Amino acid sequence: MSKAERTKQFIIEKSAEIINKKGMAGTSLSDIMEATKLAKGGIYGNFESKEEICKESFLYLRSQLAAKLDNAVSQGKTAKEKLYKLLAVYENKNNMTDGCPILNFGIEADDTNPVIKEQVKKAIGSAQKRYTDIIELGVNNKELLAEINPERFGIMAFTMIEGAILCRKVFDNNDQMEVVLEIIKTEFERYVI
Amino acid sequence: MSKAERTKQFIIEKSAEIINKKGMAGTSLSDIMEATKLAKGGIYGNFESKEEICKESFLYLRSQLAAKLDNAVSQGKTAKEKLYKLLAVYENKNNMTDGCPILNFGIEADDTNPVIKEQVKKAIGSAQKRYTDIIELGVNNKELLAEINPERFGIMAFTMIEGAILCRKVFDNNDQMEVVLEIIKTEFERYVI
DNA sequence: GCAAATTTAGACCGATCGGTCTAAATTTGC
DNA sequence: GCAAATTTAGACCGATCGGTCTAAATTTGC
Repeated sequence: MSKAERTKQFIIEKSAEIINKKGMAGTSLSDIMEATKLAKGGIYGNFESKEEICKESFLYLRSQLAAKLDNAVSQGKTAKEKLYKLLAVYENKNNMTDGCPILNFGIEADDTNPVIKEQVKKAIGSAQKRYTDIIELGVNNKELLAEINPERFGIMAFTMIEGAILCRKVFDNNDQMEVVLEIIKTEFERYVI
Repeated sequence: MSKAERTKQFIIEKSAEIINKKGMAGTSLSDIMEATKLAKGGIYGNFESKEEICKESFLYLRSQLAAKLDNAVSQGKTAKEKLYKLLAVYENKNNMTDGCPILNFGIEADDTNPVIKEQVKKAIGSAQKRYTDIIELGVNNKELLAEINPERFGIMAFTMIEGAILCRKVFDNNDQMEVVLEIIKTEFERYVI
């Protein structure tokens, strides 16, 4: 990795954290300069615009989160274990302290930034696919009754967790998230053979 | 209502729409000037800062939405009718075209604006209370089994709908919202006597 | 309908915005 | 270790930001 590539990655990592917190419009170049301790030249030598930094920051956060969730799923062997490992990521307050990037970027981009909106679309798709894959595994494994609807389950789990992340951020506690995770588990259990 | 009060209200209504779309940081005073056709003086004679305009805009959107939802609930007589009327508001794509203000302002305010964050807290509280009130009515009416947990139902419905609003905005369609509303209804039906 | 009070236009303010450019500093490859 | 290539600092740019202030326009109350 060349110096420039390392610097670029460093700028993305530092920026991603700020942008995930303060939003794209709410983050200025001087915020990024301060966080990276780089001058304008050091930043614009590696990116052509603030917009590009925002986009790369989202892609970075998205892939970090996906890796963490995929890793959690891979820890389990059965569908039930995989689902529970996946949900445990949201149970831990230390994960995603600044909220979910899908939610943060999605809400800001929907009316203002079609490029990022498109990326958020993909991110939601793969987040939901993680659930449907688990359910389909469970059905194939004969762990779950075939009448369970994988897409429906994925939509239920994803939307409820995103709503619970909003509540977590606004109330500064995990109470509603815990209720939501419990509901998802209960719904899953209804189909366990 | 004095001229100033009318102008103030007019500014709030015009600003609320823009801010709900573009966000607080993403909306500039020149956006507001353009939408209201007022000059700086006309705006700052009625508000002391952009921040105040943002706060008033949120309060306006929140009360508009609450009135619409409360009205829907009041159309039903039984708990079931009330719930279905309430959910129907979300089924109609024309309602809340710019997304839910709780979601839009909540996500932006959580890390940046404690005053609005506090208002969002209250808004979530009363949104969830709308569901618990309906469920409690149903239990008292003997429409619903007493074992239903009203708070849990409220959290489930609220979080899932907020998540579905995110999906609606990102995908530009109502597909996931429809699935979510169906899930909420099915869950309700499980407790109908 | 007119005087007093209120409201608004718009010139003006300093600060900051995102972005450019050149010269200096650093890294790279041999 | 040195020359060439790459990367970075930071002065500088015009545009725009949120906000102030005064004089003109409008509304209000009698």
